[in-house]
Amino acid sequence: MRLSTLNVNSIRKRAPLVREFLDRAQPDLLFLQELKCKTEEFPGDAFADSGYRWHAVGQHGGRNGVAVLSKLPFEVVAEVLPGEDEDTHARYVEVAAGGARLAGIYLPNGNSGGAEGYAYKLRWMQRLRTLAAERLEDTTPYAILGDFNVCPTALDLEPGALPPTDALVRPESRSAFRALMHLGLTDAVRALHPEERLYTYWDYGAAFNANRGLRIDHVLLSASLAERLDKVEIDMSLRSQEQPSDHTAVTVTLR
DNA sequence: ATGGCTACAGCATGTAGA
Repeated sequence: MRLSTLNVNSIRKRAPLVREFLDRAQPDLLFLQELKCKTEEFPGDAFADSGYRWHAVGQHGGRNGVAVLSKLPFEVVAEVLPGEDEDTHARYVEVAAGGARLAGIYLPNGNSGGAEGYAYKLRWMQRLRTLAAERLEDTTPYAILGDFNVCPTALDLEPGALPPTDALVRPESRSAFRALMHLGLTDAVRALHPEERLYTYWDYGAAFNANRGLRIDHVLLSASLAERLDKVEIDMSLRSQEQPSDHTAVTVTLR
C-alpha cells in the first residue's frame, strides 16, 4: 500500500498538478490539505476518469480544507477532530481503507491570531494526541498523515529559515509533537533517513533554489505499519513545476 | 523576521500562510 500527503495551497489552482501526481505516483490514497475552497467547490471533474474516488471537507471563507483521494474502497470515519465545541476549521478527515485507519490532518500554523492563535494550535495537538491514544488502543493499523506545521528537531529546517519564536519550532510545539510520538508512533521519513536534511516546504520566492526549507509534512505510523515500511519518497519535481504549491508530496510504501 | 511571494474574499486592502 502506498500513501501520500500533499498541502496543495488551493486545490482549484492545483487540480491539474494533483492529477499529474496521481497518474505518475499512483498512491493508493492521497491526503490533501489547504483546499482553500468550500466542499461543493472541490474540482472533482479533474479526477472523474482518474481511477480515484474523493471525499472533501471544505470550509467557507477560503481557508483550510482537507480531502482524500483513493483508488481503494474507503469509508469516511470522521470529518471533525473531537474535543472542542464550535470548532469550524476544516482540518481533519479520517477514513477506513485497506484494513487500516488513516487520518489526514492540517494542523494549525499558530503564528497568526496572537496568543489565542498559538493556544489553539497547542489545544489542537492535545486533542489529536487524545484521539490517537484512543485509536492506538485498537489493533487496527493506524497512520496520521498531513501538514503538521511542526519542525520536530533542528534537523528539520535549514538553519536560520525561521526565528526561534516561530510557532513551527517553539519548544511547546516540539514538546507536543514528541508527546504524540511517544504514544508509539513512528516518523516514517526519520525511520529510513535518520540524519538526512529533508524538506517538504520552501517559501515562495528564493527559498527553493537556496534550499531554505522546512520538514513539516509528516507520516506517522503505528507499530504494525512501521514494520511494513519499505520506502519513503519526497517528490521534489512537484515543487519545481510552474505555479507550484509551496509544499511537496511525501509518499510511503508499505509492504 | 517578514511579506520581498501567493491565494482568497471581494473590489481596497486585510488576513493568512510558515
